[in-house]
Amino acid sequence: MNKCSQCIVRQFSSLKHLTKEELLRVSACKTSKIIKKGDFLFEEGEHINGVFCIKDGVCKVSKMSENGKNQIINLINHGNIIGERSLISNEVSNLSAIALNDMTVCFIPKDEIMKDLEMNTAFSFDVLKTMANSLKSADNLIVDMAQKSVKQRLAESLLNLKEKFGTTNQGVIDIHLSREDIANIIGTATESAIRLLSELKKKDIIEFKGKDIVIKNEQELEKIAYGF
Amino acid sequence: MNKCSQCIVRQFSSLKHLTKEELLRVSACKTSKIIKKGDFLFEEGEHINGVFCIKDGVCKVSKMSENGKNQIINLINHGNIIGERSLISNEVSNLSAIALNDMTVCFIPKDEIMKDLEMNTAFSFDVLKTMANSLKSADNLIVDMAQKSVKQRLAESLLNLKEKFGTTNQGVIDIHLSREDIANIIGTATESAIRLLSELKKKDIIEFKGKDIVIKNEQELEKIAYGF
DNA sequence: TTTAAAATATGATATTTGTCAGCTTTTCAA
DNA sequence: TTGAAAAGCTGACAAATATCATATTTTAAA
Repeated sequence: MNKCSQCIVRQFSSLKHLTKEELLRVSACKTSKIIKKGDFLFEEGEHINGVFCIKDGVCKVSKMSENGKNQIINLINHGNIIGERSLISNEVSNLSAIALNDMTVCFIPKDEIMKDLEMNTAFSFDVLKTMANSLKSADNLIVDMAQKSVKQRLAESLLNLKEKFGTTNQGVIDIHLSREDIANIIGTATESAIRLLSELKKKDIIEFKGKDIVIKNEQELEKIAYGF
Repeated sequence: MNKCSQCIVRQFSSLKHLTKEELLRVSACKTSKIIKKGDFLFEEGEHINGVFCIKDGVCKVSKMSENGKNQIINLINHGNIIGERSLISNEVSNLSAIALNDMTVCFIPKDEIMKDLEMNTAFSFDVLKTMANSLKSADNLIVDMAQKSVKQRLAESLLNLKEKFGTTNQGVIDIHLSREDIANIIGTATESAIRLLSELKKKDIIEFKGKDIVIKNEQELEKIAYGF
C-alpha cells in the first residue's frame, strides 16, 4: 500500500498541512478503491462517513432537482478531496458523485479525519479556506444560472473546462463529456446544448474532434460569455 | 456601549462559542453603526476588513451579473453575522450588502476576529459548520435556478420568505420587498415577477395587503414549487 | 398640499428554450 | 462481426420568458 506522504492529493489539498505522524495514521486506516467509469462514489441521501481522496480520474458532482432533472454542480479533478461538506455538517450527502472515467481513490474514515480537524488548526483553517472559496464559486454560479442565457452559460462553461482540464497537443479540451453531461452542467435540455454547440461550430468558434471539442476562437467565446 | 455578552447576535451565531474574556476584547474593539434603509453595508470589490454583526434589521446580499442585472443571493436577518467569507479567503468582497430597512450593526475588525478563529477551536469549528451549511444551501439554489421555471421559483421563494421571516398577526409575510427585489431573488424580469404574482392572486393562492403578501393556500403553493 | 419621480401593473410582441418526433451515427456486448 | 441500444443530431412546434410601450398608483420631496 502506498504512503499518503507521496500522494498527489497531499500536494494539492488541505492534507498538505498534516504532520508526518498524522499522515502515518491516515495511511494506516485508509482504504484504496478503483471506481469504474459511470459508477457512483456516493449517492444523494447516503451517509458517506469519511472523505475521498482522488488520486486519479475525474468525477461529476450532481443533484437531482424536484423536476427529475439532473444538475451537475461541479467537476472534481484528481488531486482533490470530496465529501468534507457532509462530514462537517454531519448529514447525509445532498449530492451524488459519479466517475467520468476510471478512478483511483482513497477513502479516509470520518473518525480519523475529524481527529485531525480538531487537533491541527493549520489543517482545519485550510479546510475552512477551501470551503470559503467553494462558497464564492457557488455564489457566482447562482448568478450565472439566474441571469445568463443558455448560450452565455455554454460559452462560459467551455472556457472553464479548458481552464480546468487543459488541452491535448491537438487542442482538444482534455475531458470527455457526453452532450448530456454538458447540458446538465449548463442547466438546459440535451437538444438545446447540441443545437448551440452546432451553432458555435457553424460560426467557426469551436470544432469537433470526434465528439470532443476544440476552441478555435477564444476571444469570440469570451465575448459571448462575458460580453467583452 | 452595550456588551457583546448580552447581544442577540451572540445567541444565534458562532459567537456563542467565544469565552467571556474573548467577548470582552471584542466588546472593546467593536464599533456600532446605524445603516439607513437602502444604504450599503459593503459593496462588491470592497475590502471589508472585518465582520458585521446584525443586531437589528435585514439586508439583502446581491451580486451584479455581467449582463448588468442584479441577483439577490440571500437575505440576512438580525442575529446573524455577515462578511466572514471574504475575511477567511482574504479577498475583496464578491457581493454587496444593502439594508432593506433601518439596521443596527456592529463591526468587529479583522485582526480581532482572526485571533479568535486561530485560538478558539470551538468557535472556528462552528464557523466551519456554518460555512458548510451555506454551501449546501448555495448548491440547492444552483439546482433550483438551473432547473426550475420562474413560476416554481416564485412559489418556492414565497414559502421560504414566510418560513424565514414569519407573518404578522394579519398573516402578512413579515418582510417588505419591492417587486423588483422579488424579481431579483428569483432571477427574472420585474414585469414577469409582477405578472406571476397577479396570476397567483387571481387563483386565490395569495392576497395583497398593500403591496405585501399573504399566503392563502400554502398547499397549492407547495404543489407549484415542489410538484406535490 | 402639490407634483415629479418611482413603483406597480398590463398588453403586445419578439426571443429563447423546451418538447416531441424521427433520423443517423457510434458504441459495446453477445 | 453484427445488431441492438445508446448517443448524437435536426426539424417543427409549443411554451416560457424578456422586452418595450404605456397607463395607473404610490411615494416622497419641495
